[in-house]
Amino acid sequence: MTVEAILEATIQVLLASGSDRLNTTRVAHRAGVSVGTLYQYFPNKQALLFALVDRHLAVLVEAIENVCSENKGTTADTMADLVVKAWLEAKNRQLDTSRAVYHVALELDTRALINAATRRCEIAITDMLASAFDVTFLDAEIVAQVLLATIYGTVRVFYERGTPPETGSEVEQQLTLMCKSYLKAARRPD
Amino acid sequence: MTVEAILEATIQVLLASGSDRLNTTRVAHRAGVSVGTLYQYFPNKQALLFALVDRHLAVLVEAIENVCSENKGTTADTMADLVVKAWLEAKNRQLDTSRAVYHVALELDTRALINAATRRCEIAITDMLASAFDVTFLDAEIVAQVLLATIYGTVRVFYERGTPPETGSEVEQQLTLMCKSYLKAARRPD
Amino acid sequence: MTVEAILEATIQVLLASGSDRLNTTRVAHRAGVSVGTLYQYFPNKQALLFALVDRHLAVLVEAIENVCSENKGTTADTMADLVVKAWLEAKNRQLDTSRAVYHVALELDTRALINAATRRCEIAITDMLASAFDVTFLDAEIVAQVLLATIYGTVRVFYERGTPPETGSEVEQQLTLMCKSYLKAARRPD
Amino acid sequence: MTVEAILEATIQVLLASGSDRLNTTRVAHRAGVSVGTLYQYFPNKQALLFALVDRHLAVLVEAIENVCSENKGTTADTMADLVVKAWLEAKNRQLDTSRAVYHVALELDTRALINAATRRCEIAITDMLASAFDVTFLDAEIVAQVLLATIYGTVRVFYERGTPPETGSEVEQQLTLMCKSYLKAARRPD
DNA sequence: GATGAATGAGTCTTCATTCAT
DNA sequence: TATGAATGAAGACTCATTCAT
Repeated sequence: MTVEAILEATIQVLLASGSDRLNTTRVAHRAGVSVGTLYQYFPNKQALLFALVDRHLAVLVEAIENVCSENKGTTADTMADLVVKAWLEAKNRQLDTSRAVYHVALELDTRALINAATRRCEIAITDMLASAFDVTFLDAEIVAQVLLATIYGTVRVFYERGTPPETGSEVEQQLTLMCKSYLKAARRPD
Repeated sequence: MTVEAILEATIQVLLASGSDRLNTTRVAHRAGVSVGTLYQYFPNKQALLFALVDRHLAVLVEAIENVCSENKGTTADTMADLVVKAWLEAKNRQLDTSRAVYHVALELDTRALINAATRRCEIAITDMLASAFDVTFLDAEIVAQVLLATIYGTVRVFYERGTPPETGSEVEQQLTLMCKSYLKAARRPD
Repeated sequence: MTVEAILEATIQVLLASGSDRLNTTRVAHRAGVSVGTLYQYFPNKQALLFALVDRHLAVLVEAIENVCSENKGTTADTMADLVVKAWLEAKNRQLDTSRAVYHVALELDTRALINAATRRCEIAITDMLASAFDVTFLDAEIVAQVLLATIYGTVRVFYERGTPPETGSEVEQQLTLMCKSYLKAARRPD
Repeated sequence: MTVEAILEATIQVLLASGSDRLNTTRVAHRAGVSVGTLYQYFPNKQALLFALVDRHLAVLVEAIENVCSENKGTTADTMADLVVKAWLEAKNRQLDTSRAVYHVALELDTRALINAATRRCEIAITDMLASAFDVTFLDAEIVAQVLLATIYGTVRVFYERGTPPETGSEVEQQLTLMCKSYLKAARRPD
């Protein structure tokens, strides 16, 4: 579809030329359409980036929501394990997009999108944590929030550094370790 | 000094108008000088942003290097505690800059700066960790790297959300808890 | 009919959005047809506006021609009275069109239309004036020309001001007074 | 001055190419400057046209205000005579501008300008009429309003027709005749 | 006839940078 | 050194028009 081609072209231009070289003409050209066509599907440049980020976040949120709903009642260790894994997998499944999105100037409007996505993830994680078989948390909410921020923030650092952590990588192991130990440490004292 | 005024003006413009409204004329005007003068101190716009980020990173690196060199031979707990504290303190000491810098499109050239700063911090942390009184690490290097990425990445998430974590805040406590438990978990098994 | 719907839509768009927001797509959409269809009835945008102005002028010309032919041989007073009345009535009978047409950029090509319409009106008025029962004019032609210009120009001023003069309004009375007294003053001295 | 050159260039472009060919690049080029320079003096294209119309109206208003204040206490005939003369003279003194301005799409914002200018003229004329030596008016206000609308509207018609009435022309004589007779007819009956 | 997606030339506007004073 | 007017390339966006279905 044309919309798909344009979004894909946006990613390609972003990766090939960087965000400062990203202009609607170039994107349209790369997508094999004219600028006019691009503007028939996206009201403005911002909306294009918006759609890109939105699509990217949707995959991540879905991954987290799925893994969380499927693993209620398991142990904290399992949860930490699987959330990290799911996040990295979802990122790597859309590797190009992931890298491209970091190039995008994350402006005001994008923040709203990110906040919404973040919120959904936090809720999913909170629910899962609250159902843990082996531990209970005084404030599952805050633990989920920090956990997500850690995974999100840390992974991003490596992506920005140009070294996206692969599945099974040393970084994944360490990150998993960090999350596991945090959950253990954050549990309500017996 | 003029340079100082210009950098300060850049921050103000960034905070007041956002990165897309940032242009040299506006910065110069806000700094109370002419564009020509700005270009007498900075060869181009990029250099201006460069200097801003550089200054910001320098404070952070120095804070980390200081706290690390001053706390060699202490316990892992102390180290985690103090590194998190030092980071947040350094960020908050330059709160405006911290927030402004996130508005700047972090492009290619900035990456070099960040990598250099990151490297220095990693080395400092690695050295400190290696000197820990109570634990030893199989690979202090990777632990330092992940620790730093976590602190850097997590704190940034909260900054971007518009809620920079204050000293003594719940987030700081949780982040500290995370780092402490990670160091404990990452130590070489006896 | 489709043509009618399109012309009507043009007026609506003009009144609702102004001439700078007038584009063929919007007109077609408002008319409930596709752009393609619009272009099946009008070779280009210019022709559309052309038709609109033409239709509007036709009503005015007809009104003037009718009133003039029907009132040959009457007095100058009656003539002035009825011409002003006919003009305002014809304008108000197509109030929306009248207002919309002023929004249209009256360009070169429209001038030809207006000149033609003007000419026909002038001839009609000249003929009527020449047949006046009570007065004779040295140059009925020029008197007709000035009379028409006055009515046309003055009424337009009030339309543009957003206050189209209604039938029986103060402005109509004054305008009639003006025309009557002019005809009296312009007559050949006995 | 640069501003002057740009305004002059705008008129030239308007006269040479019409309002639909009027674009900022062309104006700047004709003025012998770059587009950037144009935008250093006018925030946008609208403002440029605004300034043009404003300047044009100012001359007209001033002419009317002067002639009115200088001829208080004279006869209605003199007043009609001189107001028409002053208007035509002011128009012809800026002949090119007068013709160019008619090419400009007179949009919403321009209306405010015109209304303001109209108001000032109406007040000046009202004051003069009220001071007439030989006649008194029941409602000098409305008479002034209609008188101005007539002069303004009628003259415009001839300008648009491409035949701006020169001083001493047949049209001027007829228009003067019309105004004189109107003032006589509109006076309070003895 | 009707449709409406696609086109791309043309416009406005911004802004980093220069240079004469 | 400081100034700030001038530059013009570059980018976002519009819209009349076409044409394959």
